Amino acid sequence: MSELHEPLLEWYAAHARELPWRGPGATPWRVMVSELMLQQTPVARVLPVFEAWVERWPTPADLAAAPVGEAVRAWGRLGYPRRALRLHAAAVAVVEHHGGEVPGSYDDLIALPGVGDYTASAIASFGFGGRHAVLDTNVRRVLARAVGGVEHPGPSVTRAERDRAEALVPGEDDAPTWAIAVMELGALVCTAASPRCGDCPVATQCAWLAAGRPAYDGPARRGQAWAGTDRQVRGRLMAVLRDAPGSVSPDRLAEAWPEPVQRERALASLLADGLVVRQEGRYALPG
DNA sequence: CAATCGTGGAG
DNA sequence: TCTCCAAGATT
Repeated sequence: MSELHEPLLEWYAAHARELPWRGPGATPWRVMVSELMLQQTPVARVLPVFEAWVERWPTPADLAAAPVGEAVRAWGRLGYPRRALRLHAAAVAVVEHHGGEVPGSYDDLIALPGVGDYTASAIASFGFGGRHAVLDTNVRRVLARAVGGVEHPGPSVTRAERDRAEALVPGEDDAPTWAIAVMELGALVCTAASPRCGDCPVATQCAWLAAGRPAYDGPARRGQAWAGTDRQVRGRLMAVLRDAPGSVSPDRLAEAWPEPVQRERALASLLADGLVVRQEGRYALPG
């Protein structure tokens, strides 16, 4: 136990947000749904979609029995709609291979569609009380600063970084709370752009603060282009399909993105992903 | 390892 | 207005 644990656990006890995938009602299924939705997506935007989702599909079997297109529609504007396909596929896998119960082991979890290292660790930890290093962008940033003394972690997780994170995981009883506490600190205090070091419970232990908060000096962090990209076009097309009760004509899609070459390329990729199906010359969400 | 994949709020 | 970026995964 480093000097970080006690103040951080204490801070979390006092400042944790009440979220519907935390607390006593946090079933593994709710944790799993929340984690998929939270990938690269802010909490505030997830909340309403999550509530509607678990209300409609209270168990993996409920979702698995629904048409995958309904999952895509219910995903709404959360972004990265392939996650809806993967969550649906994961529910099917849970029913087929795990008797309808979300598995609790890291190995079983990471084998599910849409579940990578972070999500498997998070579900095993928050849903089952397991002891895992949970390395999300928040945890990486907090440890980069507090322990590493730099403003931002590198572009990908290094071996040393993982070792450092694992060395900090406390005993079984505190491991899940430690993980969520570090994440929460990164989300609320040790934020990327303008950290509130004055409110930080581990400010006196922070190597980055002690060094005078030196500016990031690593490889350039690539921004995400957006305007005019295929992603934007895919988003436009998906919005049309989500909002339509049934299938739509090619003309409707053309209105969403008049330029034909890029539109067709985006549409082809959506078909390849299984986010869209073709029906008699028209297009729709999958059945 | 690097590219790809949405969305919209915040600064 | 425009850049940044938010509980990543997959190829």
